[in-house]
Amino acid sequence: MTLLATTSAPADEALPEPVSPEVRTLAERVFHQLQSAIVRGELAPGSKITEPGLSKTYGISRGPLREAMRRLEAHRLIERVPHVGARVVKLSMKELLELFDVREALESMAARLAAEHMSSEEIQGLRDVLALHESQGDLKRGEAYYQREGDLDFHYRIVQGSHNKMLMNLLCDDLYYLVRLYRTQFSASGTRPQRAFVEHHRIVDAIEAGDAELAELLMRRHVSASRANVADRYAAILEQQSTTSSD
Amino acid sequence: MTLLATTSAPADEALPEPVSPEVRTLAERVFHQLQSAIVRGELAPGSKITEPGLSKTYGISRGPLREAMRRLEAHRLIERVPHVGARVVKLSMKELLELFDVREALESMAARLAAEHMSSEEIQGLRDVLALHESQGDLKRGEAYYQREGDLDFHYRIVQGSHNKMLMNLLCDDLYYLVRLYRTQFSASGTRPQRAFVEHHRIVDAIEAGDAELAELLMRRHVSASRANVADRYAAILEQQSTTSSD
DNA sequence: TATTCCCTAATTGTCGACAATTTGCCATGA
DNA sequence: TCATGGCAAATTGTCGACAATTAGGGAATA
Repeated sequence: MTLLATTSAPADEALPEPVSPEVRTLAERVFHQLQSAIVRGELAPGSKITEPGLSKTYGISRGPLREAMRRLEAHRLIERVPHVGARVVKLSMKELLELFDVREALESMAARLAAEHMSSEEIQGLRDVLALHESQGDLKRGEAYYQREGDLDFHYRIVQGSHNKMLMNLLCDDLYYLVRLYRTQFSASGTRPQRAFVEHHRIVDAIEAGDAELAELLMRRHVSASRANVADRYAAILEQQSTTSSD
Repeated sequence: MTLLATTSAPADEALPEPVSPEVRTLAERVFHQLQSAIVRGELAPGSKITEPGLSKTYGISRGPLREAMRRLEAHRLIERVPHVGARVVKLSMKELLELFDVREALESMAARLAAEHMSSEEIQGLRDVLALHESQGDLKRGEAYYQREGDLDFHYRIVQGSHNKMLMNLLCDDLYYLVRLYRTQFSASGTRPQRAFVEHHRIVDAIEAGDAELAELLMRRHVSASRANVADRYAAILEQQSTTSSD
């Protein structure tokens, strides 16, 4: 049937080997498998991962496995200590807020560049993404399961619209995986869906109008508000814990 | 007394061996050596590097060497293609300008955070750096040899003053090496030294006053001006080449 | 009983050899 | 002469084994 269809969108498959990019080598395949396992929470944050263990699990020798682990380390998904071992990264709230600061800086720049360089086709694709979200959002308000990935889809496309490969690498290859890891780690549920919708629309409006300054400002506010939301919810959780527990 | 002297050291040649960070493993040592060699231009940009070749050069087997190369790839200092090989990265002008956009986003954020979080000791250290530059600048105006590293010293300290580890990793561990690579690759000489001096001072003033907004704005302008300067000089070079060459 | 030292087991670091893939060259044919 | 096919050398990918380092437990001693 479909032969060369560009199936670049890795929608939520069941499990069977997403194999999105080139997997021409064992190390690459295991890297993607481990990356997915960590982001999905199948490998618990903070848990120690040992080379012989993974080597048996995935049926490969330690050579390519170490290579995959090096890549995971570079993407900040695991942390290694020489002669000691590696463990899955465990984002603290401090680090999560740091991540939001970096996102705010990079994504506002991305929105600015997107307003300058995005083609009409790319903008149309952006509108399609928003429309899709809206239809799903009508079905299940508040429930942000699809919304989550959709939210990243939106940000993804804007970063790509910046036409800046270095930005794309930093955000899409590194930071967004950390964002997804955080969402599973803290089981972040409903994150102000309707307000985010409105903000997304206004950002696209600014991009379509070619108003780089406004797009940058709105994206900065958007990420900043998301950060504040996370910080507030975390403070609430701490408050609740301190009142219920006898500690 | 069995002295457990590690005889693994392979006949220390008369190499200076900076040994700045922890070099507890062969792979780490070779990584730093290669990193330095690339940034200094000893390995020509675009030149192909082969595993057996480097393996012989550094007297280690291919195992740790591949690990070092993976790290170099993660830091964007080399580019690898599966089953084909690796070559030293060669920054095009387009990529260099992309790098400046990322720097503008991240460093302006760093300046903002530095204005909020920097301690008085750190600010004093910053002033000392500027004073050192000024004294050197008096000796050799225009000659930007010291100034170059000094310039990075300045930016380094501000990033560290942000107290944001993710920012520090991105800028200090990745981007600044690319900046240094660019400076050797394009043999970037005098880059508006006196004006940069003034801008540096004003940035420190804003940080010391705790004016985050101003510090961010000034840093943004500072990087942006640097970017424009590079773009102009490049355009001039292109112009000169097109008039002198018969191509 | 608490502490210290040593020793063993497990894990990581390193090495050399073999298999798979790519690339350039060379012979063959139109 | 040029294109094409296959062959050979080199390089990368993978594997298993050995060496070095760490962490934890147990025995001996104060």
